[in-house]
Amino acid sequence: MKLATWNVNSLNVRLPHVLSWLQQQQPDVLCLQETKLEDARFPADTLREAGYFCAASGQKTYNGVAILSRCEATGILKGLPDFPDEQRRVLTATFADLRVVCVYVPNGQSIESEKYQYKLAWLSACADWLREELKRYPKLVVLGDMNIAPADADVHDPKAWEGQVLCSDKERKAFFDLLALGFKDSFRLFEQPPESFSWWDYRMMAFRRNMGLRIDHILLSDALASSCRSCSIDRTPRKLERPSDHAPVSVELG
DNA sequence: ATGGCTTCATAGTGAAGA
Repeated sequence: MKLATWNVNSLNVRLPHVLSWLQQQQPDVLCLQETKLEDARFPADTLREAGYFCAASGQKTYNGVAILSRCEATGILKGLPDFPDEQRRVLTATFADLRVVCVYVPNGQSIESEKYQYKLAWLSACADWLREELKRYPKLVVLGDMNIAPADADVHDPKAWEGQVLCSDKERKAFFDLLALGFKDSFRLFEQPPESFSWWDYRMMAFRRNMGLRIDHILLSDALASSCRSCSIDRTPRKLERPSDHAPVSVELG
């Protein structure tokens, strides 16, 4: 079974890339972030023709998450139950005994910003909910754009990024607090190429110079981690015309 | 160099991303 996550930075713009990637990679589940589409405008028919069911929770202009899947989802849940939020950042669905949580963690903007406080509060609420969800669903996977580079190895220039948003101690602690609930960072279960990143700024030719961060993650509950055979970042869509600034990340289970 | 691109909502620029 193959599960993947991709921040597409507008599904309107990126739909051709998504369709082509689905055809090439044939994932069983693909979680999307930053769809930037209201649900009424979600291209469900096109994706259904491509062989995928869709669950979506979106809004105009910002945020928006979706889960595409070969099998139809059950138990669809939008948002964090105890954290009322206009921003569409979480979508959860069940496939047999597998519970899938698609997240778009707030960016935070800068550590001085109110948005940084919102990010930390959001992460805390998310952890509280995941603690309970893990009791109900031992086979739990959390995939998405987490907007945190967990360690210096996930940063092209750790000195320049030290203490900055995406790399600050509080964000990294929040990430490891999630793992401490009983998850593994699937990417680090395996030997990986050095300088592996999942996001590169559009500016400064950052992709060509591999000036990136690894901020898109697949967290597997311990019950799933033991069956994980691989985790990889696919850089190829980042080379296309009008790419997303993020690359898809995939795991193979079972 | 506090910018550099890209997207979206707009109809000029501005916000936001990371």
